[in-house]
Amino acid sequence: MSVDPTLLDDLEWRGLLAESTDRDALRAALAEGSVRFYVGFDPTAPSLHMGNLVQIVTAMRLQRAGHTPFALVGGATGMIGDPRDSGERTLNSLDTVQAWTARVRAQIERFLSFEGANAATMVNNHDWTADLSVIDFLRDIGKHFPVNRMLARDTVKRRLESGISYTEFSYVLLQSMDFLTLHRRHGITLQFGGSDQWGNLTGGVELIRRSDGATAHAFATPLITKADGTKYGKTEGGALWLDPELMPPYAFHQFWLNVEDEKVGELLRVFTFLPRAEIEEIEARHAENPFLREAQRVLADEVTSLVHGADETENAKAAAQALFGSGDVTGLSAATLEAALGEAGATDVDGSAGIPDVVELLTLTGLAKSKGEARRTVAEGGAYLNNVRVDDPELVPSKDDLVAGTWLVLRRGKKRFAGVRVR
RNA sequence: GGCAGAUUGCCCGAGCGGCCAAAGGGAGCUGACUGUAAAUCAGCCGGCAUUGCCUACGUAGGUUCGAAUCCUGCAUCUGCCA
Repeated sequence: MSVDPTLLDDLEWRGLLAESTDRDALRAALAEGSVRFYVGFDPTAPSLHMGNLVQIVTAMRLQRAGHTPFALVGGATGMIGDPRDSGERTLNSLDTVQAWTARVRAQIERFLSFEGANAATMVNNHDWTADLSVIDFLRDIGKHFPVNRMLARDTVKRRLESGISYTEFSYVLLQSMDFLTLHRRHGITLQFGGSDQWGNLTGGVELIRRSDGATAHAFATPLITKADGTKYGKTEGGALWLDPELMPPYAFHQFWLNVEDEKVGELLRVFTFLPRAEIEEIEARHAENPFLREAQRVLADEVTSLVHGADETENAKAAAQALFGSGDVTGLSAATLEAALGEAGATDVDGSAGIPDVVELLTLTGLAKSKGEARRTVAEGGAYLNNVRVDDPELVPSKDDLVAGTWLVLRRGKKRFAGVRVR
């Protein structure tokens, strides 16, 4: 299997190597032939999110360059939970973890190729931990982990104040054991993960060295944050989910379209497969005419296509065009509205007993969480019916307000739309 | 097992027995300005209802005309001791 010699340079240019073990050794290994690598995903939620997407896309890059991916789903580690700054996790039940494991696994499978000389393999660390005895674990694994070193790890250090259970403290041993196991079983010599995983990654590298005297590599991808350094994904739904049930493709597309100018270049490099020259051209044009938002458009289209497919991307774009396009929605056809509002979110209302008032409609569509909030929104001037501001919270739309005979287009604020289909 | 301290709204954090739906900050929402960008400025930010009512300050009780504020049991966390 021949490998792409430019891979590492490309990863570096894209800013994907936030940290790594011996860079030269890694470069040499990647040049030599198809490297078997692994990346793990813990089922801590019913879906993967933007943070995981960095790993997925990076795995795809490695595979496309000729290396051989092993995607690990943490059926075991998901039962434990890695330590994080926000504090001790609540343990999830076995049923929950198993259900999420299946979902996460299915999500990952869509992104990797399972054919050819460097076909991907799915593994689950539950397979080699379930029957492990505590004695073996402590003798074979635990013996290689000096507690003083474990205590020095950043996340642990920060947690020492607020408290950390032995369970989470031990997490690094499990992940390190995964690397060792995969190294022995499949000859895997490279693991990567998010930069918050750096301690876990090096833990495995070190375990392999201490235990088997072998060399393994690891690198960490950067944490993707907003321009001000805070986390992305504090929007309505919480995280930026990849599952269309948790975050519709339209909303997903909108997210990327609304990314800050300062970050769009970085995001293009991290999340798209566009070649360097093309990204640099887009960035140059964007710097020239930022208001055209070309970079955001390309980014949104590329990433949405990757995650949800070309059809969904077209739907999302068409919906946005209809709703944001001219500002006047009253001229739109029923078919267009059906499609656009279906993407943005549509609610059916029985109009036979009269159409509800604006406050009621805002609540029904979910644009406002409560009637109080809906009332407030109207008072603040943030409520719109068919893109016209509404001042009266008790306004009842008339039959004449129905666009194409059935639709009401509600909007809250600048960009949150919802449709009401009056039956 | 013992002793001491903590537990407040999405998060952090203040809170004298009445003036506490609870200071302040962050997050979030809306408006203005813009490019469905950022920054900035302003307002909002438990629920229901047209004065008012209900639910909330770990949990269960108690004292009191009245408790987030006092007392007791329980739970959890932190520290010290064994």
